[in-house]
Amino acid sequence: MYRAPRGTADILPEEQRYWHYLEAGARAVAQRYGYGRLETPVFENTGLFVRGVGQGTDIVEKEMYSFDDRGGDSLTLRPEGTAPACRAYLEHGMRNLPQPVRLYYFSPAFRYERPQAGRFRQHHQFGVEALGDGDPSVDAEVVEMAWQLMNGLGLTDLTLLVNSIGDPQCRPAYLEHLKDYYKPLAERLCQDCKERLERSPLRLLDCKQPTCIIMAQEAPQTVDHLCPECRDHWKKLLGYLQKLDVPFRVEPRLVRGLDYYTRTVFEIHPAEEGGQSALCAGGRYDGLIQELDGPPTPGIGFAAGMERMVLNLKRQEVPVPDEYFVKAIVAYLGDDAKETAISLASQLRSKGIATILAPAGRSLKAQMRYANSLGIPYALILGDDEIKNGSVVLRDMTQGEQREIQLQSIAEELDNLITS
RNA sequence: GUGGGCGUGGCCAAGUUUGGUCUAAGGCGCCAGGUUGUGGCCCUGGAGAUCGAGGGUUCAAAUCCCUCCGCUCACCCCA
Repeated sequence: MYRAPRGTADILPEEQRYWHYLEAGARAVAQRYGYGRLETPVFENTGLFVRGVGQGTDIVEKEMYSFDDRGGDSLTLRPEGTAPACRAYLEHGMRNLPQPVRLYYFSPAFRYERPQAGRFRQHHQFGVEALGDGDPSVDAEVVEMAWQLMNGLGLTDLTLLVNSIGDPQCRPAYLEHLKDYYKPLAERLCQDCKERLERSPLRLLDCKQPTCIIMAQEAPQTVDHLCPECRDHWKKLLGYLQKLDVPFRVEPRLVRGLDYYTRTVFEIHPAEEGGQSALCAGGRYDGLIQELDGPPTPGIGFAAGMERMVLNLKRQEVPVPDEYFVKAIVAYLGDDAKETAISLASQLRSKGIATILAPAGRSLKAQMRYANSLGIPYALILGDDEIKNGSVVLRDMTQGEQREIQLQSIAEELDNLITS
């Protein structure tokens, strides 16, 4: 028997209410902030990610679903949403639109990882990108939007972490400081961190090993080594967030695994601690569009993991509207009644009343049982007597009462009952 | 890629330590019936499992051993 591929999941009808709830909430936030929806293909040319996300990153090195198509082009299932959004920005000349260009998207993302709680090989992201304006007020807008999204969904006990990791102006000098700090301590670092020391020293800061954590706490912090421009940007962002009453926490050890980030980085975490708990992560990437052969163009955005949000909606027992929508079932006895039942069901649907026909070949008792177990509020019953009278029995399943109604007025009658 | 836990009908699950009484308990769900055209409670019956797969040990394996596969949690990394 075939099963869904490892790390993927079917989203079954009974789960859909969570997804609809999230989509509605996210779309509402996006629209309120003036973001327009963007949809990009599930696959892109591999080079887009190699250059955009960065040669040395884990995503590019070992997590991409890449393949050659029949024409020999190397394509990759989108591992993240920012590079494609920037590609679309360039491809469609969006720099000729009023800046910044504000975009949002819902899209699946694919990474070849070992699945675990809250981590999948196919997951879904709600993402937002503001391109073409480097002002810190845009950072504040995007951070606030992420915060509003989570709160609007009813999620509570969240922590918003922010940091600045500088830019190409100041980061090299900072990294030297960092290495100088760590070199004498190298012996005590964990194996992974020893390797990181040369390759990506920033990552030393968020190692989870206890001894590494202690050393990281004493390490020089990015925010203390920003160039004047980055410092100014950072200070202004913090000021705006305070004005907006967005409750953030500066986390000097917050860094990023993707190469394109500059200055602002942020994440939102639920209270439940766990390995991969970030509900949402984002940051500024002023170098990315240039890296993709575009003109120097600032950008900032975030991506929120839909599966993780669903997980937390359930954990926190956030009330999510039930959306079972079938209002009526047509039950019947005998072949004559069956024909009338089929057309009655059709007629009700055309009036906008969600209706199903009871399964064939079952006793009335079984049909009623069926209606009950599906929670259908109204049952319409057709038998020989009703056919003779040109009527139908309307049974209110919640009240347990029923009455006979003329066939031609049943749609109107039902409609009144449902809308009242 | 590394490490831990687990794998019995659609779901939950007893049994695996002490191999035979397991032609595999029970619950949920599903289907039918409890008299003639009616649900929700209750009762009865039914369908549904090569006990993850393959190999081995044994007179005998769901139960022991090996290999593989899958699920899951953690590391790594990330949404």
